[in-house]
Amino acid sequence: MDDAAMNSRQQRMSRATLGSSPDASIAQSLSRAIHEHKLTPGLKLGEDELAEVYGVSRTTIRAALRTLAHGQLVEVVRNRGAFVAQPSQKEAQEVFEARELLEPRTAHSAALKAKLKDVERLKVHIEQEHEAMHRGDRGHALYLSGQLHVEIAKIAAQDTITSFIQTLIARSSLVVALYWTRESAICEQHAHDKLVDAIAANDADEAEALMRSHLIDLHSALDLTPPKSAGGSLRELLAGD
Amino acid sequence: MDDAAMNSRQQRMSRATLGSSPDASIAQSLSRAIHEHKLTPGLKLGEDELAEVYGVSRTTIRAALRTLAHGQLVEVVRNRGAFVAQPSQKEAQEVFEARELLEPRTAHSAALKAKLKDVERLKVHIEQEHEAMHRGDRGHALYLSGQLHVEIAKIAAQDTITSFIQTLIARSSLVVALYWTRESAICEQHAHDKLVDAIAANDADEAEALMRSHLIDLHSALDLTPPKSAGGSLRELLAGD
DNA sequence: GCCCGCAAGATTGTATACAACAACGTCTTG
DNA sequence: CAAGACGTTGTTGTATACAATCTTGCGGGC
Repeated sequence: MDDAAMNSRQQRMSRATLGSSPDASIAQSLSRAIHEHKLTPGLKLGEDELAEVYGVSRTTIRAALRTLAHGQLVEVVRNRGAFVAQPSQKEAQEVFEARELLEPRTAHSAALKAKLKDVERLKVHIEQEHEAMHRGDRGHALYLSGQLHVEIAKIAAQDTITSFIQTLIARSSLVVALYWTRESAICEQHAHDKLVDAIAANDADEAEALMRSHLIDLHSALDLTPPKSAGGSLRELLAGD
Repeated sequence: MDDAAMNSRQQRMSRATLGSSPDASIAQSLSRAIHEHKLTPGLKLGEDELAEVYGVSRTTIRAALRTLAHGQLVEVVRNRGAFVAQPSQKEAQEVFEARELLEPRTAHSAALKAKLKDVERLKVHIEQEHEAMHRGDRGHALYLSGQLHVEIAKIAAQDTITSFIQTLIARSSLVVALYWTRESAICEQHAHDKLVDAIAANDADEAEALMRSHLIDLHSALDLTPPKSAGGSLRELLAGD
């Protein structure tokens, strides 16, 4: 049963994403799984286990985990292992503050630079997002929803800031997993539609305003006030007894 | 001569920076060397060589190089190795645009939150910077000069943005190494002095304005206009024949 | 009965060994 | 003599083996 399971697993993903660098492919695979909430915050990512799943050695897994750790998607504790990160309320707050600082400005710039080809890609993206939503694949819809923001940043052609936004989107996914209170995410759909329309029309000011209000809306849907425990902070909760 | 050299080297740095994680210490050591322009852009960082210098195995070196690669201080090419990064003019431009977006706002926030203790640390920092400059240790002065910006960001207590700024400062060091045109950096000294004074006085608007003009001043001291070749673009130059 | 210490198991950290790839020089050939 | 093919050498990529550390369950002592 060992070899059969391993082979099928190894075949299943192999190197779907990139032709080179197995560790990069694995990092991306894990990153996506976290984005889609298949791997939830706090989950332990054992090296041996992952090595068996992906059919590579621990060396490769460690490289992938380290990559993710630098992007703050996983937290590695020395001699303890790697866990899917659990941003605190404070960190969650900071992530959205940073987004509110960077993204409206980026949307503005993107609206100015957007070519037809760019707009087409955005619309395809939204289409896939809608489809995933209707299909009931909430995880994938969530992933695409975040990626739309990255795609907009890419249009602005500021690679440095784009990479920052990419990091923030990734962390946002964890924040949503931990602190999201709203039942449905349909509200976002319309926001994204209007945003892309503004970019398509090269209306920079409108795009900036829409992005800002969209982010504020998302931010307000988070429950960041109570210091609720999320698995590892029992000590703090019981400290008052 | 082998063992003697290796031992002395191993002893010399051992783990001066952090008590744990040899790879983190090595990454920091290399990062600092790059900041101080001891390692210049384009330099090859051979794994075996570094392993011997630090007295560890290639495994550890690879982890450190990967960390630096993620911070964009080194570029790793598959099957070719790691090199100190050589940001293009476009990337250099972007780095400073990003700094001009993030840092003034951060300085504003820092000025509002600065406690006496924080200001003290900044002043010590500046003192060291002046001292290094007078001692003629331009590399160390440069390093401290960048770190002052990081320290200011830390006061603003926005860890997410602070880490972005840290990345930008690191890349700025490479940009300066490649495109700096001004002979002396003394002009910065006064800018830093005034900036810290404004923060000490909790004058947020003044701090923000000073930071903005300081960055513009730095930016203007770079030679980013000519598309001069830096080693690998011969093909482009000869494409017109 | 509860708590502290200790040993066994499991997991991560590091080093070493082998495999794969790229760069370079040499040799052959047109 | 120039251009291309091939073997050599050195470097990186990956896997495996061993060492160090943490966790966990058990037993003795207070």
